[in-house]
Amino acid sequence: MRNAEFDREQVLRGAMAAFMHKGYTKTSMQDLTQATGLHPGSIYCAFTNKRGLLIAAIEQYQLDRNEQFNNLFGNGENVLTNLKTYLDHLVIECLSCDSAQACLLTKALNEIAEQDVEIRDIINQYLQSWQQALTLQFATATLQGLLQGNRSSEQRAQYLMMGIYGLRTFAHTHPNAETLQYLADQLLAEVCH
Amino acid sequence: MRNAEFDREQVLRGAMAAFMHKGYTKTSMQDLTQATGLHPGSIYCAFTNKRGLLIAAIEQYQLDRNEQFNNLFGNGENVLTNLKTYLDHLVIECLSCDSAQACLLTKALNEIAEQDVEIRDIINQYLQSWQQALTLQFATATLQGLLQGNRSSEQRAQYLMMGIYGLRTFAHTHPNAETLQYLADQLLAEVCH
DNA sequence: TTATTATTTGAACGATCATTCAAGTTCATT
DNA sequence: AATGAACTTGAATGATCGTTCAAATAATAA
Repeated sequence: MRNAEFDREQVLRGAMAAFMHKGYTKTSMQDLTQATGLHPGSIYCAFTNKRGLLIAAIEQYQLDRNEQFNNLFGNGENVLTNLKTYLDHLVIECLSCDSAQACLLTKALNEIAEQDVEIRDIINQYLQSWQQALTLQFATATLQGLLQGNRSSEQRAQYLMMGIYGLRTFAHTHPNAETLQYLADQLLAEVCH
Repeated sequence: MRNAEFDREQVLRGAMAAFMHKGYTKTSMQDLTQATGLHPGSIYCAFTNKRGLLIAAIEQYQLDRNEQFNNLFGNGENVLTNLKTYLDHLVIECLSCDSAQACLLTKALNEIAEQDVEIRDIINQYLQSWQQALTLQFATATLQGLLQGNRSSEQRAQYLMMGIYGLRTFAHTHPNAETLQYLADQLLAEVCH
């Protein structure tokens, strides 16, 4: 027996960065060997495929995002304050010039979801669990009497997800702090109303 | 002398469909010869490149969308009614199962904008002109006293653009008429408030 | 230590890619 | 009719793609 020498998370984060920068199709195995530090054979041994590496990278992305989410919302502070912080972080991320500004989930969804049902289902599941986490936050806020209006927590979460998707795309055309911050604030106000 | 035999618009609509279905990178020249009915040499003679064909297809897409937009909003009817119709059409388009449900502009923006500054600028210009057309509609509605609140027409247009981008992505994960219609209605209500 | 099993290496493979080009075709002009 | 420029054709090209594999290496189990 023998265990793999490489650090799996480190490898996957390298692959993540490559996929986010160039997109799945345009990222070559040569790019991936550079980004991961692994030779082709090792990649195929560990992940079966270029496609398998993408799936693993997407999973790691979801895990990282999830941890980030839980760190922010698990602090016991006021839910609305946390939501505001969450959107502020999103704006900053959209403004950072590095290619990681895109969400790997939505980027991959746009590029290959139509061609690959299995990957689409995986991504949809992750996005759905993300939405449910938001729903839970709205439910908590509702119990605490922090929200106006009579919309369901699920409806609020759906609207917020839509807004987050839209903000990311909008940022491509208007990489401007004021504009994005205004839109994010407007979105938060609407979703709490 | 001799003129080209093919119908340029027809060729570009074929290319559009191919690019929307598979994405730019995954669409091969073989796909494009099938989709356009042109042989490789003719494509290179008329459009220089695979990339040149994409740029031409994007331009045609913008022209088609623009005509569609003007047909709807040029009827002299109530602006808010037209906006409602516009979003209803969008929901229906998102629900149609064919691959054309994606917007070629945003799809290409997501896939290659980071790698190709020239194409990004072209797409951004088209998206910007689209936003300005919406701004104009809101300005008209404001003059007619149809809008509440004191936001600028540009701010409303920006928010609506963000919502449209988001709705399209959201539709990938929730291809459900009720949900999408609810979000569209909510978006319209918010943008007119 | 020896045997066994897994990982690593990196050159090589066939397939497919975008692109080219020389020959054939067509049409406006003369 | 004859000319010539532009378009069409489609096989061929070199490059690059994802993938494979046999040899080398390393770590565990016996």
